[in-house]
Amino acid sequence: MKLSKNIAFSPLESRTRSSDVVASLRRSIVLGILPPGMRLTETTLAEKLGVSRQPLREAIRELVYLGLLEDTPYKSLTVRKFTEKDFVNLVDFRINLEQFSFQCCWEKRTSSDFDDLRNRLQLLNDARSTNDPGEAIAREIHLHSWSFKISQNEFLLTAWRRLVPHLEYYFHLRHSSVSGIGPQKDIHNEYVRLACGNKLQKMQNHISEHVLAGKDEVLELIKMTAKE
Amino acid sequence: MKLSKNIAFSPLESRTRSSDVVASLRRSIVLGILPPGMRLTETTLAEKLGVSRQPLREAIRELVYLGLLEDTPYKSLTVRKFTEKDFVNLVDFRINLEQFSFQCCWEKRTSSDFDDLRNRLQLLNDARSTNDPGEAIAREIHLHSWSFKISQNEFLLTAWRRLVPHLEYYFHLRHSSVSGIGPQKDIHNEYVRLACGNKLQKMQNHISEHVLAGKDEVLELIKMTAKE
DNA sequence: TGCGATTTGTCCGTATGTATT
DNA sequence: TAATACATACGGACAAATCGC
Repeated sequence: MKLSKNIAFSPLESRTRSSDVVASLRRSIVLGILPPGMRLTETTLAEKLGVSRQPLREAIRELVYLGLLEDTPYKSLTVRKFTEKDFVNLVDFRINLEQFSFQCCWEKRTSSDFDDLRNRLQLLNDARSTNDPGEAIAREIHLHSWSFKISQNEFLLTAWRRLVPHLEYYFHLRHSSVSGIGPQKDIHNEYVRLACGNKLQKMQNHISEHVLAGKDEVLELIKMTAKE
Repeated sequence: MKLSKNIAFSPLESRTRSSDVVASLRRSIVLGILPPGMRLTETTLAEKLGVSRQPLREAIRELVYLGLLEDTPYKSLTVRKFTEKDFVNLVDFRINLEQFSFQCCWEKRTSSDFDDLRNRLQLLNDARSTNDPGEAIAREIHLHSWSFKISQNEFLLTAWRRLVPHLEYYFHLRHSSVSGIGPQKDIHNEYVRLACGNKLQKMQNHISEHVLAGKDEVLELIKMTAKE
């Protein structure tokens, strides 16, 4: 059930060991299977993954770039620790990026883009109804990636991609909580409605509210997990 | 005269072959020594640089993430081509980032931060008077990195770092042109003055003007070089 | 302070996989 | 289709740096 691959990323990416390792480790970190702060040693990691050190080291580079691993030469390689401050920084920056993204894409939107967006919403709702949290999260991010795609600004898109694994991390955190309220269906309906509308300012305001809505909930979770 | 290292980057970074290769190739690309679109083959490149393939491949990965190299697995590795559109995207996004950066750092600024900023301006002016274009460019970027440092937002800082080599590229392009007007001393004086002031809105407006001032000039250069 | 033990960084030879001719 | 060039990957080896005693 690896549909997320086809949705969130370009399917024409040719596979290498290195990219497989990236996908595997990335998933493990985002899901919390590899706990934050855990030290990793190359040799044992290579053994467990069944790859040699060369592609593994390249994968590590990529994960360091994504901010999922921390690496200090000759010393240590650890799973990135996420603090409360990191989360606040993430939320703040994410709002800024997404608002800017809509500013960039606003005049470029076409009717086929609107169809695309509504389809992404449909995919999200489908995943929600099948009770597959991982898939729902992937599709929620896919929905939010829409404006970045339309903006056609490579620098903006790259910055967004850098945020995605961290968003996934916090989305999973939110979902694994007992409360598990999460964003309501209606919220994304409103998001799409405004994104297809003609009031840029309203869209941008909605983004602030939309993102900040989930902020406090996750913030509580982080404080709790930090105490343990 | 490699002062730029000490200024623009953290000096406590332990050196590896890989990081040396990154620095070397990055410099070559930014200065245009390796022309855009040029195809590179690993083996010959490793030979020329005097390193084995392993650290070279890691360096390549990093340069790909920086957007200086383009790599399609099993096919080709080429020096990134910069189009007119890329430049416009860069300028737009850079304005957004720097404005947001000041918004983030505004309340965090201390008097020692102001001293730091004024020092960066002094360093820039020193380099200007000694007619060392490379050094002046490094210090100009260092000046503009100030707000990102103060903001203490890792995601924002990472996004900025991703832009830096591209800014360097265009700054060098601008400097190598016949006109070579470049930004005047006064402009950065005004920049620093407003950055140390208490009118955030004015600062943000200034950033737009400041950045856009150099836009058209470089845009002309790109059109010219594209025709050749 | 110095000395092993461990891990990382690097190199080399070779084999396999992929794209292009 | 085969041949070629090159990227990718493996395994073994050693040097360099770090850490703990």
